[in-house]
Amino acid sequence: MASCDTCLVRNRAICAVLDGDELQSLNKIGRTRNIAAGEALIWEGDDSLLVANVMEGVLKLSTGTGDGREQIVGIVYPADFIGRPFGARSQHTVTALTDARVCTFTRGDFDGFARQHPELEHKLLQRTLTELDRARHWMLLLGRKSATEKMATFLLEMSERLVDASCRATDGPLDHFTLPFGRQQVADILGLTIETVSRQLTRLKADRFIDLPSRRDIVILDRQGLADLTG
Amino acid sequence: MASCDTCLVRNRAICAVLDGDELQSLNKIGRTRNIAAGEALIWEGDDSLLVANVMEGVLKLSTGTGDGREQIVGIVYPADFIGRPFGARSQHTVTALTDARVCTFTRGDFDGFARQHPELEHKLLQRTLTELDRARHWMLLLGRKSATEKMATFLLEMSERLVDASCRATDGPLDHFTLPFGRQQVADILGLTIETVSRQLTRLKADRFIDLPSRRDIVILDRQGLADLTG
DNA sequence: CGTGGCATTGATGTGGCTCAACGATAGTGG
DNA sequence: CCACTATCGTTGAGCCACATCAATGCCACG
Repeated sequence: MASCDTCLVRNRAICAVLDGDELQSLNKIGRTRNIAAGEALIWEGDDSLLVANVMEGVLKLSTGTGDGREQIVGIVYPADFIGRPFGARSQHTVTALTDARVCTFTRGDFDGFARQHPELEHKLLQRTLTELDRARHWMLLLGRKSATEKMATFLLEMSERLVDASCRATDGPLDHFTLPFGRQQVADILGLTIETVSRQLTRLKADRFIDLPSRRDIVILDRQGLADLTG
Repeated sequence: MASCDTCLVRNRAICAVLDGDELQSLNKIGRTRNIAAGEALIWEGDDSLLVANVMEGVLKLSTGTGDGREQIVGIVYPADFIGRPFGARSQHTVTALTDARVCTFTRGDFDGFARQHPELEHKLLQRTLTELDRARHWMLLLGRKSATEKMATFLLEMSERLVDASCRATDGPLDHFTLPFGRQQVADILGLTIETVSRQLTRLKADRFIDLPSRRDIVILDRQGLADLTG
């Protein structure tokens, strides 16, 4: 059974504001669940039956048009919260990019618990406000940036956000990291095609901004140079 | 002095969850402020000194690149909440599109009040979750839709969201409405140029989907036809 | 009756998409 | 361990949607 005592994200997830007793109550209504890479947890348009905390792994939030075009609208890391509490239909699909472990709650259970624990709601509000800032910032990239600017922005953002996901003790951005995405997914994040993503990467490599030791590995050689390309 | 008693959005803004006494306390720390069309209330990167409820008018949230490209990342209507509570820097500029009246609070005052009124925070959380859904949905439009699809989506969305702002008593989407935007602003919402916006509109008019009685007026002639174009 | 700020329209250019082929890598089974 | 195959990524050629550049038109204003 799930135990918050051993939870790796105990101090970073929204549960961090709860004391021992509260945590135990939450523990009772939660269920640990493993998800294989590629497996979906929540589907767009579904009644949002469950919410969850991510303990391990990386997941994507995505929507698509009727004819199969897809846009990734969010990336979820350990300690992040997923799902849509408080009575609304889920607006996007949640899919695991790597094998993942999440701590799930039925929406009803979670809503009830949250209403009785304002501290938890407050934490959730802060997270949601941050996510909203991030989403709006990404709208600038999608609406106004060139392919090169998109790529540079993406690489720098990844080098910052993957810090926690990595095993590094140090702070600060990483100069070497492994993307949890294939090329198609990068394309779906940036609003580009797979070919354009590939060409941009090879060009950035040729120009000595980055190195590409393997399919999913990125080495940042010239961080300032990349920053100058972000637009 | 501001009085919540006569506030037009009393029952729709986040204040709706407050009872008489609470409202009076909130009233004490709030200040009504008039903003002229075109005037900015909050600047990107500023310490977020104030938050506000919109009582009247329409405002935009926007960000831009260093070289002047702009992206509108949100549109704010009466009863909506603006600003970034809880200690973060504001990530976008807030500018009035029409003459507006807002009910402002210093961030510190509001934060304190909110922490003592979980019902208010809950309402704010719900609003923020809805805004996040909306922002993410817009990312699909920016990243993956063609100019025609963008325009059709935009017109239908406006016909729905301007219902409240209009004086109409009826529910349901409007078939005739006045945009609070010029062409440049529509372009900045959709991630297009002003010329493309203009051409798309004239084409939709020529194809009898809409009529354009004046610069900012839109008449929807074929709602289903437009819906078929949204992608 | 100008005058200045939008909006429309046209001509031309180009960044990124499409279509197509090829190459690399990881996984599989002999 | 290696050949085989499926999947993923790269590269190239050509094209098209949208951007850019440049007039011209339309009101609303003084």
